[in-house]
Amino acid sequence: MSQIRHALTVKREDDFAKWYQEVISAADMAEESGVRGCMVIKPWGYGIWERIQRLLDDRIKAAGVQNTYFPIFIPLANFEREADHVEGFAKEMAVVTHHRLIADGEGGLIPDPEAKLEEPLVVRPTSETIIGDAMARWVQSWRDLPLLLNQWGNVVRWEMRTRMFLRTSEFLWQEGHTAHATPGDAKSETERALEMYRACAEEDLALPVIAGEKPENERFPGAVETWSIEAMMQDGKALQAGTSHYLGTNFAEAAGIQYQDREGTQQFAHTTSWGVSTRMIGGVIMTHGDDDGLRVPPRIAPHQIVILPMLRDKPEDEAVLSYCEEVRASLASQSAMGEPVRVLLDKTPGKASAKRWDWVRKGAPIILEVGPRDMEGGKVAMLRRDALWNADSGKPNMQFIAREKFASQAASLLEDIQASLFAEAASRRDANITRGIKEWGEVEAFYQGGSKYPGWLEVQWSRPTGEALEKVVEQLKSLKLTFRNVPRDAGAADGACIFTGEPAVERILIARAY
RNA sequence: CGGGACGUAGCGCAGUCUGGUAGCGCAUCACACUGGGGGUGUGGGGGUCGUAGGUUCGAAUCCUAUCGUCCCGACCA
Repeated sequence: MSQIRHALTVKREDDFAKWYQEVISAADMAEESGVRGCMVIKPWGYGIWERIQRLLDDRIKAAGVQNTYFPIFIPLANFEREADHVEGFAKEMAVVTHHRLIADGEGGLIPDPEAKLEEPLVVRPTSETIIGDAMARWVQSWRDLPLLLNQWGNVVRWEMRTRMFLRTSEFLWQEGHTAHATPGDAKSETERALEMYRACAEEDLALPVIAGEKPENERFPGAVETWSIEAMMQDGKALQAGTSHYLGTNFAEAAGIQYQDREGTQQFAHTTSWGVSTRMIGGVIMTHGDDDGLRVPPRIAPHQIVILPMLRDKPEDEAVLSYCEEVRASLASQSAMGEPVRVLLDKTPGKASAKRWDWVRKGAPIILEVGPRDMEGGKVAMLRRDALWNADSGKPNMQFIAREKFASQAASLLEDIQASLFAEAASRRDANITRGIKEWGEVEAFYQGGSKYPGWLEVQWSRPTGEALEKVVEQLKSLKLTFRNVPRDAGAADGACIFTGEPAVERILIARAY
């Protein structure tokens, strides 16, 4: 019996946190920048983000939302208008106080005391306030509504503890901001955005998610309702992968977003905001990664098929290369999942067998290796990243296929890989949500039971608020647990609240979380 | 921000306690042999030891400060 020699040095089950970091460096996705909490996103990581951007941007535009760009610097006063918003963000703000540097006389530079800003600018942690200002100018009449805007950009939040992709001080995201005439319209938009995120996560990133409403204590500062999609990582922890907020008139009142209705009366608009970020990439890693590195779902893979020619510094190399080029061209002319197939002929120097492992770690969905004898036989040697190993031999499960046959199957193979990554994650997720817990004692037993990756619980509760809720949150915290959301499609409650014993009103998910 | 650990070649580490020519493995480069799959051999290249001060004849090693990273906690849209 052969021993499989994995491409990574750390296994998931040995040290999940260390494994996560190794995937990022081994797949060459990102690296530390030397600036606290900030990372350099390298081509493979950024390429994945560009794919997510492209696919999500299409969905955003299909909903009639238009892209805009607002400044990264926001006047401090904007933040002071909405009390909860201030409260929520004040502690993690980067603040610009000077506009010039001056020599300190010791060879260094310091902010010029003469160049102090009268009003400090904050680096945006989110753009509700500055977009709200614009909306107040742009909205006059009911005819101006709904106003549907989106922005792709970066934001900064001075986090205490950072982890690459999952929580960085600076991150890339998309933030939608909309204004509507009625609460109903705004809530519909909140739901639409949430559903858009669900579809993007599940169909594009192959991340099974649970869409639902956040409880009061998990709301966005200033929001009336916060909804999220929650994904389960391989260690059983939850990752909030996207949020959508119904803001009521809170921000409209703070910024003065008012319109005249058909009767000529001044009304406050109802606004929403919704966003997903580069955090999703962390979710892809922790959902689809394995002990050989990343596995990128084909829809978001910068290269779906990588062709590695086996070159030997001999005259016959040229023929192999042109054969590979023919294979590349025939694949690139095809479509898979509604887009041209993305194929890379990797001509970088080096042995194909060694380069293979780089692409395995990066997680290219299909790797083709082509040597002189493949060429003679009109074949290609194919590896599926999602089914890398032959369990019997302990070696990579290389399949030799006639090139025409592979070409005719390529699109459906990619679809198949996309589907199987989703199915694998979905069945793991489903197997790790436990229902039917009736008492708090069972919750304690469940999470103290020694299971390394205990997963989630769905429990019934009476939705306490205020102090009663705080008490429950503290109770959860003692087990490092948090509320995730009240799933949109969870069944109706039919029992007692596990916290208060009162009749339950809904079902809510409990988990450890990133 | 509190507690702990750490920073030495691209990656992983030893050396630090007890100051005295900066090392090992992998990777990389050259050449040769290989050639249906992470090959072998021989020979090279690469580091002002995170940064800045200090102590000393001499500092990776001792002291101080600072920046960054990881783990635990607090915080977290």
